[in-house]
Amino acid sequence: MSDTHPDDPASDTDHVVSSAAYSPLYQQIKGLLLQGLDRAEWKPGEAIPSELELAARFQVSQGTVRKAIDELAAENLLIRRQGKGTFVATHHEARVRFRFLRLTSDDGQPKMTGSQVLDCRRVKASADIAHLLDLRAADAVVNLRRLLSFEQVPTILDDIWLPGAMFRGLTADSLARYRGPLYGLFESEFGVSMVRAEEKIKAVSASADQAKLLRVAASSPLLQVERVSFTYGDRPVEVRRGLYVTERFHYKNSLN
Amino acid sequence: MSDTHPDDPASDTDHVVSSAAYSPLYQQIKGLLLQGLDRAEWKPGEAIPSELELAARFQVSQGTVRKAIDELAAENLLIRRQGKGTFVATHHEARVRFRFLRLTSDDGQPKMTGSQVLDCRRVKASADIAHLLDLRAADAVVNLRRLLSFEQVPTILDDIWLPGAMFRGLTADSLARYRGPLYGLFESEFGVSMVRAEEKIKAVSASADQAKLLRVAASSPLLQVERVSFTYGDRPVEVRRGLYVTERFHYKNSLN
DNA sequence: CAGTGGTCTAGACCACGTG
DNA sequence: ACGTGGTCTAGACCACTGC
Repeated sequence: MSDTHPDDPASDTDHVVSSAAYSPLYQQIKGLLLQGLDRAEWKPGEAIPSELELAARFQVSQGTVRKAIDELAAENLLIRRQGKGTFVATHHEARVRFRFLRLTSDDGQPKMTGSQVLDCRRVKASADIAHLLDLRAADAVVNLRRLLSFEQVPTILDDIWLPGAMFRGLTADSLARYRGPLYGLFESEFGVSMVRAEEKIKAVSASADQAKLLRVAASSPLLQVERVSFTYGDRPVEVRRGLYVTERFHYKNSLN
Repeated sequence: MSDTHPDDPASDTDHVVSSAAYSPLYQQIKGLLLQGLDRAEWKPGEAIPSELELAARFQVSQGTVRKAIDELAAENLLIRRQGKGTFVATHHEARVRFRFLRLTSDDGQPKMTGSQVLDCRRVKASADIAHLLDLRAADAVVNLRRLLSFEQVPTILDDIWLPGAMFRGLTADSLARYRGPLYGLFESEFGVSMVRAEEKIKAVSASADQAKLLRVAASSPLLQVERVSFTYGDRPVEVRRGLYVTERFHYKNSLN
């Protein structure tokens, strides 16, 4: 970064970086901050150094650091709090819990949630799961199945795959003891921050098994949501296939 | 706005605006730009004045105008083009056509689309539609039904309601003659820019009628997408209930 | 070459949170 | 009172576009 930065802004017009692979200073700073986040230099929920401190460290102006942080804040990787500092986003805070869950009750009232783990075991990845997770076929993955309920009504049946290497001590037991969002657990127990996700949604008919678990009639229409979640650097770390009962709930989305 | 702006930035510390309803200068500029867009001072596809010109007009620095435009660009109301200017977003350009359509083919290939208008007539608004459109019950609305096909395969059945007062000469005839996205027509013929939308998605079973039109088996699972679209100032101007066949297509969404 | 948006800096002051 | 992020300004230079 320093090779594109004039040490004295008034003294040189002869740096020749422009043509090949030019990248603005603030993008380079953003990259450095991303590295810091990725290697957990600052952990979720913690504050990163102040803008002035970062500016001094990277030898740029506060404005440049500011712009880098602005972008990271827009992507929800950082959260700015006036008067307090800038914090690493976390899945633990009330404000952002279930940040990725778009299912909302039709009446708009928040509901009590409960999670029941049906199954959790280590298996060899199928070809399609391996591909989505950027693994080799037959690499170890953790397969987790669970049922989420709202006000005791079973509503979401999730089938989840995680890279085995990344989630070593994850067992049905450790899951049963944990309260709160799964992504919070991943964050604090395995140091994996879910940062972004892509979903593909279809309407499907419930199979007999699925209908039984979700307590709906066989071949009822269900929302099928296939999610791939990513950490820093767009590395995929979770595949999740969810089946949602949408009789009294809906998937909410905003288009811009 | 000028009453919160120090004419000479070094000369006054006595302006007393702070406490009551403080709003940053750039937000006020943003508001003024929004007004200009709303009253069609600059039309979709056209360029707005340059940053320096706007700065002079509003008596603020270029940086302040810049920040206002930045936000409008982030909301997709404006589009910046380096070296050319800043343009009002439009639904006509190839880049942003079907900006609000999230349905994608499973194989990722773009498909030929065709639209068939089934019905278009003026009716009294039902209570729920009137409520969603901020109208009085029984106000006039245009009700439009159509079938969208991809590669000749019927895939989306849309039922659309529009405020009657806003869409006077809209008829099945004028629709049949038009090629391109509906929102493009609304924009150029009726001066209504769709800027944002909210969708609620459920899985439902096809009724006999719906199944016939979409050429699927009766009670097949369908994606039901209820959309409310807004213009400038968050004024609702369209309600749309779509039924999507998701056998070879899916609804694509990104979570941040 | 002129005009547009894009980057970068430096410095002043404001609003907010905490001690 | 102090430190944090938030706003605002002024000015320089860079990158892209079109004449």
